[in-house]
Amino acid sequence: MPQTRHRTIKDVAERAQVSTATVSRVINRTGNVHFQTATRVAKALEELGYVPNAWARAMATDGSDVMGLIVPDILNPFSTAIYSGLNETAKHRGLAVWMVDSADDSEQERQALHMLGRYRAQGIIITPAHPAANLAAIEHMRTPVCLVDRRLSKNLWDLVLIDNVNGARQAAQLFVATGHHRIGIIAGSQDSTPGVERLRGFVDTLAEEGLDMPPEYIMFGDFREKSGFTLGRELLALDDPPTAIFSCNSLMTMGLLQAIHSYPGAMLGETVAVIGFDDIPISTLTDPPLTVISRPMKEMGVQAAQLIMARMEAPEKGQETVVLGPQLIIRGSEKIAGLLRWI
Amino acid sequence: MPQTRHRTIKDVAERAQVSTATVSRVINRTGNVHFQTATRVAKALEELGYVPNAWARAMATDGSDVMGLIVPDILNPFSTAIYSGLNETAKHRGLAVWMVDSADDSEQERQALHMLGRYRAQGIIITPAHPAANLAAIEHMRTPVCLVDRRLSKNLWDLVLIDNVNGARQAAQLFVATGHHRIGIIAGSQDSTPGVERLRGFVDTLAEEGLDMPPEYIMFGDFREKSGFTLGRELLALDDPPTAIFSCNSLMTMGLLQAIHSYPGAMLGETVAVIGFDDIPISTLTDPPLTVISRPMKEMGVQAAQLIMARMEAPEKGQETVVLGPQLIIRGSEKIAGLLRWI
DNA sequence: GTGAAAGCGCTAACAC
DNA sequence: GTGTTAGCGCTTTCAC
Repeated sequence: MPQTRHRTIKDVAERAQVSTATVSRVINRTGNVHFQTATRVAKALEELGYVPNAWARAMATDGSDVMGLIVPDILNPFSTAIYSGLNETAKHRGLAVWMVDSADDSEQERQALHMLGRYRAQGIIITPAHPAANLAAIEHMRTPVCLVDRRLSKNLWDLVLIDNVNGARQAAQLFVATGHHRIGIIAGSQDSTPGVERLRGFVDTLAEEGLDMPPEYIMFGDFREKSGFTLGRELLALDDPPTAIFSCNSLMTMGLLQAIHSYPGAMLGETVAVIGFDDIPISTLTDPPLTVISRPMKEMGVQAAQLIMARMEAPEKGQETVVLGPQLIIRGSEKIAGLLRWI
Repeated sequence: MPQTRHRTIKDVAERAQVSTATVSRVINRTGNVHFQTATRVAKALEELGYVPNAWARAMATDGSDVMGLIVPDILNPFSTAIYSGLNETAKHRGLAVWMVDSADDSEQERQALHMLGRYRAQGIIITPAHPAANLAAIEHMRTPVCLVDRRLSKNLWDLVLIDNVNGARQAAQLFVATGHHRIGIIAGSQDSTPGVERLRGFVDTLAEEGLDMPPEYIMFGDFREKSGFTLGRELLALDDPPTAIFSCNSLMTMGLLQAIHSYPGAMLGETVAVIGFDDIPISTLTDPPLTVISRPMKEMGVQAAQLIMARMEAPEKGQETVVLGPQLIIRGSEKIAGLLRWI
């Protein structure tokens, strides 16, 4: 690493024998500069290895090109998929996305919001950890905010959502159509909208189909792998275990599969069927392969980028909500071998 | 979103009837301020919802608190695991980590380096896309650089590495000890150090054990899932297919497993054994569960953070290399059922 | 077509 | 203890 300091526009100006204003004009292609001066400046820029200072620029123009993204778990592919879509779209507008992990924790989320505030992010995309915990902090952001995947208890911000009810409905209908009668669910946290909606969509649909779920078939998890495992085992251990289980997110599905795999006498596709919410890398590797409700995750990032960029241009326009549809991917795990006999 | 502008230190000063210097002192707890003035300032700070401007501060102090991380694939858990370790460690020093994706592409990597340069990152941790492509750009960085997982063709920077040779060696030895004679490998890109080292460690060890690998057992992949799949099928299609395959990274292992799964007559643990480099979520779900060479990924991030923070304090100290040891996790997939008969 | 100078928000001497 | 002031690196009037 060279020990020289960063070059400034002033260094360049001196070397090119012009004023700093002219250098600035050359760099930003703003205003007219004589061809010869321009090349002289360009040469100096090059020779000194000038790298513009983004902060100084932002200070002078009162606007950064930072876009903030706050995710509940950076290790979850869902987060990086959103980042991916967001980043690609934002890049076209010269914006750089800064992703921060809240660890699904309100306190860390608060810190993340502050950090992005300090850096004067031009917009913030967030999957809130809690529907109300940081309401005030978000409300006081001096910048557009767009919520992804989860609502807040106030409906003040642009929103990109998945139709969870519809997704759960499709899962329920497929189980019924396949011939299952004893159907269980491993639900997610009931203080998050997706958790509530997926459960409701599933239970309501079964009710419409004339199947009332006994309470012991409804397990309340927390969207973590561990709870999928534990609750999966509890379901399998029932005197009269369900023949089909709907797992409300991918981590819990992983846990559930482990539970089935390790439980004496239980076997995927033989004694128990599974549909999971969210596609996972292993879904084609299980036997039978996993039927899932899949979300267009990257597209959610793209939509969020568009909503927030639209709002950057028209801060006062009405709140918008984009709801994307989930897609049922049938691969086989919704069935079990002996099912037809029992109908 | 409130339409008011961000409050400045000047707004606060006016409201608290003090000078901006005093406000600054209160905010940064530098210098002495009378208790009463301090509370008056604190009150104004609170009432105005003041949020410090990180750029202005950085400009005045000539030092940001941004630490850059450039990863080859943000969707790869390896990247986020490194981020995780890095972030936790950096946070203690008041540094915020900004992760940027290079898509393992030299041009995008160049852009990422420039971006972090413009934002005056205090340090850059990078897994370079190519051993030489951006050498000049990295050399001209005015900030400490630390390489993770891959070397560059010049040895000028701090380094956090995994002992790939040793990892591959352990895999080879386990295969031999298990009784395999026909052993294949799906190698990674040969223009990356890990790709070369893992192949060499594996081949050399087998040679030491008196097992020379026929050329058709050595497949050259590119670290992507697709190549694991394709090359896996090619290995299985050989007249005399290997009974054991070493896959050089997790994505190719996923592909390989798919290949085995879908190939007529092939079966994990029955006709073919597998060891993979890097642990993956599904490793306990396959049947038999997957034996892998595991890397302490998060620890690599921690080490990188420490190296770079040490260098921030002593830019001139000698180059340091940290080599972390991989760990063999034996779960069963290194064996096949009929093997003992053939010894 | 080009330069001088003010100002963005903040910190850090330096006075008092 | 507190205020005044000179920058930090850049953009942007406003002159010429």
